[in-house]
Formats: sequence, C-alpha cells, structure tokens
Amino acid sequence: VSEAAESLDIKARRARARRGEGERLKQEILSATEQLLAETDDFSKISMRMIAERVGVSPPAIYMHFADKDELLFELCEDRFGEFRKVMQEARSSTDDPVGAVRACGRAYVQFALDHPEHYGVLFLSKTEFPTDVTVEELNGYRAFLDLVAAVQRAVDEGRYRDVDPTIAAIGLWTSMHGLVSLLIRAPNFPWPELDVLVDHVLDVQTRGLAVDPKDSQSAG
Amino acid sequence: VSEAAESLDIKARRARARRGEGERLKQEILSATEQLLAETDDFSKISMRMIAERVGVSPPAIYMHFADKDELLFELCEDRFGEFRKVMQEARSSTDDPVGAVRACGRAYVQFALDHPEHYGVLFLSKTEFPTDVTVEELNGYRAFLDLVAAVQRAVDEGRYRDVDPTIAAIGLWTSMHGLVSLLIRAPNFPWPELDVLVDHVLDVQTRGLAVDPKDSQSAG
DNA sequence: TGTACATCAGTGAACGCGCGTTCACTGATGTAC
DNA sequence: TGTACATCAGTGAACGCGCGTTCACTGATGTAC
Repeated sequence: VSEAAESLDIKARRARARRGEGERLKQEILSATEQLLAETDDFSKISMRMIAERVGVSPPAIYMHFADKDELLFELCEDRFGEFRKVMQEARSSTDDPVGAVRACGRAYVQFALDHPEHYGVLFLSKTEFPTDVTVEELNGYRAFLDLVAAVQRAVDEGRYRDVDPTIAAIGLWTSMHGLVSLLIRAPNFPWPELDVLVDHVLDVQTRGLAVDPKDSQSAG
Repeated sequence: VSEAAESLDIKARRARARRGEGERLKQEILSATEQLLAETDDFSKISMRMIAERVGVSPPAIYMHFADKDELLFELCEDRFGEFRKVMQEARSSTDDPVGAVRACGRAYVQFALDHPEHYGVLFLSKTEFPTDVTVEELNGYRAFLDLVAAVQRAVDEGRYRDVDPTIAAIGLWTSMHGLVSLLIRAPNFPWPELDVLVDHVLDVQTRGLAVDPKDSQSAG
C-alpha cells in the first residue's frame, strides 16, 4: 500500500512549515488522528507511525508537538469535549421550557454520539488516565456536566421536576443516555428496535421519573 | 521479574496432564485469563504469553485448546454470561413482587459489575466480534436479556407497569444500569456521590417512569 | 510379564511484524553585520 | 547588496521490545501382542 502510494506519488510529502508556523503541524496531527479514529474507532490501534504517514511527515516530527502518545490523546479529548459542550448548549437554548431543554439535550447527546462514534469513544469509552497536574474541575467534560446540573436545577426551581438533588438527577440523565449509545455502538449485533422509539422511551422514563409526584402537584401549584 | 521467579523456583512448571485430561488445561487457561483480567481489566493488553506463563505452560500449549486469541475471549464471554444470567435469575426469584423483582435485578446487576469489573468489561465494554456461525439467539447474554423481558412482561400483565412494549422497557432498564456502572468503572476520577444514593435514584426513576399513569390507575383497577 | 509402538500433551526456538521512542543529522529560512 | 551564522522544522535509521502464531520435536503414557 505505502509502496504503491510512493511510486505513484499519491501522497505528496507535506510542505515544511515556515518559521513560527510550527503550530500548523500540530493541528494537522490532531485532525489526522481524528480521521483515523473515524476509520478504526479505537485509539490503541492507531500508531504514531500511522498518524505521521497520514499527515505526510516522519514519525519523530510528532514529538516536536506532543511529549508522547498519551498527551496527544489528552489534547484531542479536550478539543472534543469543548465541541461537545457547545453542541449541548445549543440544544438546550433551542427552547425556554426547562423540561424541553433537558429532553433536547438528551436527543442531541445521542445524535452527537452516533454521528461521531470515534469522538464519543475517546470521550467516554476509553479509560483515560489524565496528567496528574490537571484537576477534574478544569476539564471541558466536567464543565459540560455542570451545565447539565444547572439545567436540572432550573427545572426543579420552576416546579417542573420534583425536589431531587440536581447533581444526582443529572448523573441519572447522563448515565441513561450514555448507557444507550454505548451499547448501540459496542453491541451492533444486538437486535435493536428502531432508534427513535428507543430514545423516546428513555427520555419519557426520565421525564416521568423526575416529574413532580401527583399527590404533591396541587400543594406545589 | 520472570528471572527472579525462575531462579527462586517460585513458579513451578505445571504438571503435565494425563491422557484424556486435556480438558483440565483448558479450564486452567480460562481461569488464568480471568485472573489477568482482574489485574489489568483490558483483554487487548493481555498476551497469550502472559496467560501461558500464569498457567505454567508454554505459549503454543494454548493452541491445543483454542484456535486463536479471539476464540479464547469468546469462550470466556460465554462462561461469564452464563454466570451472569444465573446471578440475575437468583436476584429476581428473591421476591414475588414483579416490580421488586426488577429492582432486585438492577441492584444485582450493579453489584455484579462492580464486584467483577473485569468480567463486566469483557461482557459489555469491549467490542466483541463473534464468530459468524454463532447467532445472537444462542448466546447466553441474549438469553439473560430475554429473561429480563419476561420479568417486565409480568409486571405489565399484573398491571404494575403501564402498557409499554416489554422489549423496549427492558432495553431501557438494561441501558440505564449499564450506563451507570460503565461510567463508574471507566471514569473513576469523576467526583461520584455515594453509590447507594445513585443506584436508588436510577431505580426510582425507572420505577416511576414505568408506573401506570395516575389518570389511568383507577380505570385499570 | 515384557516389549514394540502409537498416541498425546505438551516444548523450544523461531518467523515476521509493528510498536513507541531516541538520536544524530540536515537543509531551508531568517538575521546580523 | 552580500555573506556568515544561528535557528528551526523537520528527517532517516535505529534502539529494544513484545506480540500472535507456526513448526518440528520430545518424552511420558497407555496399549496390543
């Protein structure tokens, strides 16, 4: 394969960056890694050599921008979590109804995961050992979670959800959506029913499960 | 490490099986693989050489009992799913109440997963490519799922759950428990609240979400 | 009871491979005088 | 405007390693006569 590519000059070697433009290669490495993830969906099966070849650069060139393979994964994760957070924010802002906002968020979560299974895998399916000098609070992923807690809090404040701990309820929402998509991705051989039916059911159960108790609904109103 | 073991004779070479006792080694291989999974929790990081060393046998000996590494994983999975199914059955049979049975099942699911994260990982977290000649219906894992569908059906029949599709509801139950434990296992750095509180919440939401509608409860009774 | 032989449960060495990473280097680019 | 030089973005070859698997074999065990 690589022989053919060489002899046919299919993959031209990338033009070398000018001074001060080293950052360009860094971005190219990150996006090449994503491309490869899109194809194999497993970071551990992607080698530094494969990434280098995709970029059109020699393997050691990667080490000018990343200390090692783990650091590359970590930066990729942070970028993806930033994007993920934005998508969730947009979904929530599509409506003023706090319960509807949470539902929209759930739908967008599933959409994001199935549209980008490779991203999703990096974010939630691999066991990530993060650098010890990074605390969980400064991670984009954790910030996205706090956004969800706030959305739940709003629904509680407006009397739409019963008086649950918003952190617990947010974890419940998160884990239920995660469970669905991770099994959809990881167990493709399972005889799944239609996706929309499934997502609707999961969101229905969450909505009903978090709704105010019938007996309390009058005293609360 | 292995040098020290050799020179100190810590790990004696396993006694050779007598004729017709070849099956013994097969079981030893399976249980050694489980031991290793308990330590690393990642099948792809466990090599045939490591398994052979743990058993006290040479690497090629494994190929007398398994065609290749994938077949070893598959047999391990089937054994574990069989055990898993039994645990779920026992949990359900602890009560006559159909809703209680489903709840007990959910609790036992979390317990099983956290007690044996390595098993759980093999069952639900790795992308398993099964041999093409095996159909999903004959897998122990699928049978365990059908048991859950039946339990849900019972709760619907007895008027305890609203009139949901039992397959869809069972998938909802399954995915919500899976989401919880898989994130507990895979994101240990997340600031999780107390486990019992979490499990209670998830089961509460499922129970409330599947309960009969208040407005229908009188006409149904 | 004794012996030749088939069987079976393994062994030991090697295969070719791809991996992450390091090291000494190169050669175009920009800068100082 | 011309040239010596420092810098910077890379390169090419190699390191040592562990992997899954294969192959020719060995030697104890059981069996037939």
